[in-house]
Amino acid sequence: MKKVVVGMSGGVDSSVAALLLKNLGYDVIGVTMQIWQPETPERIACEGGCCGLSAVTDAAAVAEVLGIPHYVMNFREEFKDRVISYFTREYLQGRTPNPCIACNRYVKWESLLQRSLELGADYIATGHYARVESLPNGRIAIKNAATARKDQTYALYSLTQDQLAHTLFPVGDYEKEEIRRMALEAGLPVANKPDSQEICFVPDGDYAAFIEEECDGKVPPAGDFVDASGNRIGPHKGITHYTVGQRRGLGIPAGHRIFVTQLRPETNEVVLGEDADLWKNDVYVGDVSWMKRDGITEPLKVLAKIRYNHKGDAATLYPQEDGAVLCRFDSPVRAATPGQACVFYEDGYVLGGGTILRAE
RNA sequence: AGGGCUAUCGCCAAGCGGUAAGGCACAGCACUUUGACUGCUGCAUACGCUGGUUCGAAUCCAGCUAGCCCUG
Repeated sequence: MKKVVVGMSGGVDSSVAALLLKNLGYDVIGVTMQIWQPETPERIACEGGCCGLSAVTDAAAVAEVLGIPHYVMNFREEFKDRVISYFTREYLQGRTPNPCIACNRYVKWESLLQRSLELGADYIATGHYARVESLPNGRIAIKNAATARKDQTYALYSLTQDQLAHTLFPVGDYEKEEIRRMALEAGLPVANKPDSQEICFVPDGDYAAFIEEECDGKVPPAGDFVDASGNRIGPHKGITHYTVGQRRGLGIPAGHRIFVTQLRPETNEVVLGEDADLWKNDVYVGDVSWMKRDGITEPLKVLAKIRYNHKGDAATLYPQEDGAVLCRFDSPVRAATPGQACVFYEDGYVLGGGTILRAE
């Protein structure tokens, strides 16, 4: 009997993942990761986030119903090192991080996987909407979830072959509605729990304030909004408050909508411009991970996503000398943002992906 | 201190005697396991001030105040 550790967040998806695996005959162990320490009662009370605090009690309740053991593992150190510090560091440098990807990559598929294997588990499983398949070429790759609407493959592009060999995504074949229905039929207490959202460690959504707290107030100071020509347009609150493509919160009554087109940490300037200025064809991607193939040496047609909620657009990949990849979209894409991930898909499988360096 | 012009929501701006458009900004909500984008809703009992004309004025008249321009 194969043993599998299910990362249980206390949400519907991971709960049903455990349910499905149990019904499939696996020896299921539920594990809830403790990853961040809430500091205020308000935060404890907040239910948002894939890792909210209601996580432990909800997950335990589900495990109880399923009749599986449930443990809580402390990953606060790892989370702080690999997610929170990365998150703040990126913003301080004028980039826009994706903490969920870092959490998956380092906390779930490094720390959790490692400890699970040490426990004698053969696999770890999560409630992600994605599928894992072994391909004829000997590679293992993540395949699009059955329901495009909930597809979460974007956030999992960096998993290695070894990690994938020990990974199960039980809910990837189902629609969200089916998952909720199964939860309901199985009598799981979290069947109607709302979907998670926002950054789990910033429940109030004010990430800029979070960064300031984390850095003890040592954040980039207020500076100037400038136009493409360098003319001063007005004052900004500090570079960490902005991201490329952002419109709201600028406070500049230009008469028409204007957007952040670039962050310049060197000069502490935030460049503002028109929506048209945000559409670019060429996206340079670094720190590339390969999945469906072990790399490319020739240009390759793919479908690429530049953000979590991007359905994907046709593009051609051009390998660069330094290991980076030029992802040239057939049609311009809006606000490709440094720090965000660009994920490549081939025939519905994750080909690979990396971090956006710049767009031109 | 002569002449002229303008004063409407935080910014811009419709209105020209009949009971305050719109855009931007801002706020809330929705969407969303990242940041964004987007969508929806809200946002001047009030038109520089004081009087007057009128059934009725932001719209006409007078004075005042402020700003701008020209002349000195």
